[in-house]
Amino acid sequence: MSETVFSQVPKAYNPADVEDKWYNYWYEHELYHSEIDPNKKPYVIPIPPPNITGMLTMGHILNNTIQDIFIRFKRMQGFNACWVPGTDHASIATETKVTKFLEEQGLKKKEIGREEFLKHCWRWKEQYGGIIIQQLKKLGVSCDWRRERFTMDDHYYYEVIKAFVDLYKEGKIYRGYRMVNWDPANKSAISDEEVIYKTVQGKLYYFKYPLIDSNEFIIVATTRPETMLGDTAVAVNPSDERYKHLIGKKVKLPIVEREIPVIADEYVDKEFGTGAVKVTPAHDVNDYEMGVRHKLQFINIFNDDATTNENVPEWLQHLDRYEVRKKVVAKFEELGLLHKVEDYQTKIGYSERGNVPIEPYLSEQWFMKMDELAKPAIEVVREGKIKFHPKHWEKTYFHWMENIKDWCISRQLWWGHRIPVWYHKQTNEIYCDVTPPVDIENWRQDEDVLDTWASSWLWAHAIFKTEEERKYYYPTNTLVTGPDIIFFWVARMIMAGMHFMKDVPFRDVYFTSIIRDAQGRKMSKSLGNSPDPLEVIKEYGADALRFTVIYLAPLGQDVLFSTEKCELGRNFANKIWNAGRFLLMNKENIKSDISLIDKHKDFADEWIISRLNQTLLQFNKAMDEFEINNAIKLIYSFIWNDYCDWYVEMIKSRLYGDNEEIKSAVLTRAISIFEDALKMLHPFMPFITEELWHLIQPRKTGESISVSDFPKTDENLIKEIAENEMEFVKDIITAIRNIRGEMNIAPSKKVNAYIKSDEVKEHQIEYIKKLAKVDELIVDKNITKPKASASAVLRDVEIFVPLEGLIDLDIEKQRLQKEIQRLETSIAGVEKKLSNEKFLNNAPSEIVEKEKVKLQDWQENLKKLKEIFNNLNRK
RNA sequence: GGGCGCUUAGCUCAGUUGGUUCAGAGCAUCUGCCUUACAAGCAGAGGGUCGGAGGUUCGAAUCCUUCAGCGCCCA
Repeated sequence: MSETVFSQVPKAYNPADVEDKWYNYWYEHELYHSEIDPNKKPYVIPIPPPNITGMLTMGHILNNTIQDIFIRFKRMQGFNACWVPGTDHASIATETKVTKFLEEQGLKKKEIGREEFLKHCWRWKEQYGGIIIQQLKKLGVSCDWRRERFTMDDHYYYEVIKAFVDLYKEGKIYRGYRMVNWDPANKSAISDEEVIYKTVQGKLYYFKYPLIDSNEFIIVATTRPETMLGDTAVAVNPSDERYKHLIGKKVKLPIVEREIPVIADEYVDKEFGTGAVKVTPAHDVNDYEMGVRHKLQFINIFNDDATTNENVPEWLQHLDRYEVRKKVVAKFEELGLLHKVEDYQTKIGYSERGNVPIEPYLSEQWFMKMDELAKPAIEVVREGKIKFHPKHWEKTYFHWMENIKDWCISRQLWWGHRIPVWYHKQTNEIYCDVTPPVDIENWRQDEDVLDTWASSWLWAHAIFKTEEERKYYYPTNTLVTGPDIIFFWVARMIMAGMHFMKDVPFRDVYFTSIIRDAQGRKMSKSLGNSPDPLEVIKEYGADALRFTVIYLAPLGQDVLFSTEKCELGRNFANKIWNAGRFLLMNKENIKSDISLIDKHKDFADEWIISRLNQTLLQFNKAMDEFEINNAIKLIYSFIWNDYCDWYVEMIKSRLYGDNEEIKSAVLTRAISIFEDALKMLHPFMPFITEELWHLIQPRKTGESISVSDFPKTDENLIKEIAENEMEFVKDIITAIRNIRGEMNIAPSKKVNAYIKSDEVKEHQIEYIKKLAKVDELIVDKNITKPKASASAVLRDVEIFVPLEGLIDLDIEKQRLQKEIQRLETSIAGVEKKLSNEKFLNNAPSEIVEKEKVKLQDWQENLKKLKEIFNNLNRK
């Protein structure tokens, strides 16, 4: 590509001009495709596959930005980086969407049948399923697009079925008639993890149940009156004196007129309600257990849509559960058996997808035995073979894993992996295999599909199709995901990895923050507080968005985001842009010559090189420890504070001087450091860094900063002497600037300055003059304070700025007074320390020594300041 | 009920093993500037006794105990 002309580079950075251009460039050159390469170490990230029904959210932005940062960084470090993208078929979500979609066209799922329905699902998937992937590309993600996977691709489908068959044959999958969480909206079972408990203001109903052969009643309290229709016992605590005499007696269940026993069970809480509870074994998990213990009758009173069935009195049949509730309560009142009703706060389980209260429901389902699978998965985290970031999530993980329950994996849906089980039509014999039985006409296949997580738990290895690939790429390296799916996905993936691959699925898990709005509320559609990331990208640029979310997202902390905060990223982008423009501008007149790079170095150069290497050192450390928020702050501060604020300003005098070789050396070095900074920043802001990298030097077609070598850290170039010298000069400049500011000296007006010191060296003077806007600078150890001048004291250096006619004595007094006071309190603190014998005896001697030196320095400073102050008074 | 996390400047948050002005950054505020890379900018300034109490220590934002408030997860 040809040399860029400075005048053609816009004054402000415009991301719209460059982002799509570079994305296409990367895509066309397939820069991020990975193949097995025995000479390179792989670094692999399996993307958490977004749901095909999904649209890009801020959560995706954060999550995928982090993955892109890791993968780009490792790629530049020379790893064979492989980020596998893909999508998830999302059984319930997709089926709901497609069903609705069809209904709008007057088509009913049941009527068109399974096969036809699945065709519609696929069609829908082809049309809309890739949207989120396209949206991700706007973010700049460097995925290996040739490896895009889908959880229902033929190959992946087979893996899921195979896993089922294997586990079935090992006896780890079984079928059982159990109580499950039933989602009446989707008419499907769901797993425990898909139930969300919400606190609701409800009522506690007290019912009188009459005892048989007695005038007595036993009063039971319940939050779900309608389930009394399925009651098969009343239970009390065996130690409850109030009810001891009733145990073993029978009550006649009102409305239903069924005779049911009064039983004693430890489970009953004496404090709850009256201490007596109704027992509905078919519709409550705890009652179910009691039912098993006491061999009670299980009476199911609901259909799969939570309407009543024929097991209730006729006048209450085929009604919605809440309708029945009203009628039951009314009837009790009519019968004089409603003791009382209280307000009661209770927690109700809702279906995550259907958003309706779940119904505990007895049905035939497939379960996976988890305890055996969990054991090795617990071990690998405990042994540190898998590390969580932040670490504290391990506790949550262990707690869940150690109390793990069997997993209900069947779903009464069509879209998904159909359970590979066939029942013999005559004998009911069960056949389970990856291929259907040969005499298929004699068998019928199980109607259900698998829980989506029972497919995505294989993701880390099933994304690789061949043994060779698995050998090379597995275990993957880093998983980046939200802590909300630690059980759903992370834990299960670890179990799957250990079971099927006999090795961990990944080495590190990075749990992202949760993005909230500026008020700290969760982002939600109903609140409308969730910005559309594509709009944000349009307005600020992908780089600015990426920068901003990372800058705002410390590990483990929620992010309070609002669109305007992207100004932070935009401003930074613009700052870098203009630093680049500055270099380009000078390149027009100055030859850059790489052979001169080590010539003509002064302390400013030593300093920036030292800062660069120090930053690289700390940056690498932060990245290794997954502290990307820290890493980005290091770059930000290096580029803005060190490079732009000081270094660029300092090289101007040499750049605008007349020694061509010096000019050339200085510019070459400035460019080289800038390029290293761009590389360091590239994983975070890929577009602008690519653009500038191409602007600053001509590059060949196909070259990209994203596949260039990451700068090597040279610790020998970290020089304390240079950094100290620079700090000294900066302090002098700042002191003079402070005087100028406080005395209201216009920036355009130059002043003179006197520095009483023999430490200021010749080569520092030019910088001080230039950056503090000093006309004449006199440095002399034996100087006396010129009259009508403002003063500053730092270390053993005194600075005077003569301001004849400009000085406001009152302001100057205030300035000095403030400084004197500050010093006096500091000195008092140190004196107190040093007069404490215990401190002198117990503290390490170097600490004591430091305090002593400190005290001496400060006292000297104070003395000087006071002299100046007193002289001011005399005048 | 059990567990986890948080509380530092007006706001959002850094602060690694206790020890150099360690009390910091960004935003916001105030003052002065269109200084030939950048007003999406530059220079300067103000602002917090680190949630409360107690303890350990020569020394605590940092370690311990306890209380309060907020948030999340599990039952």
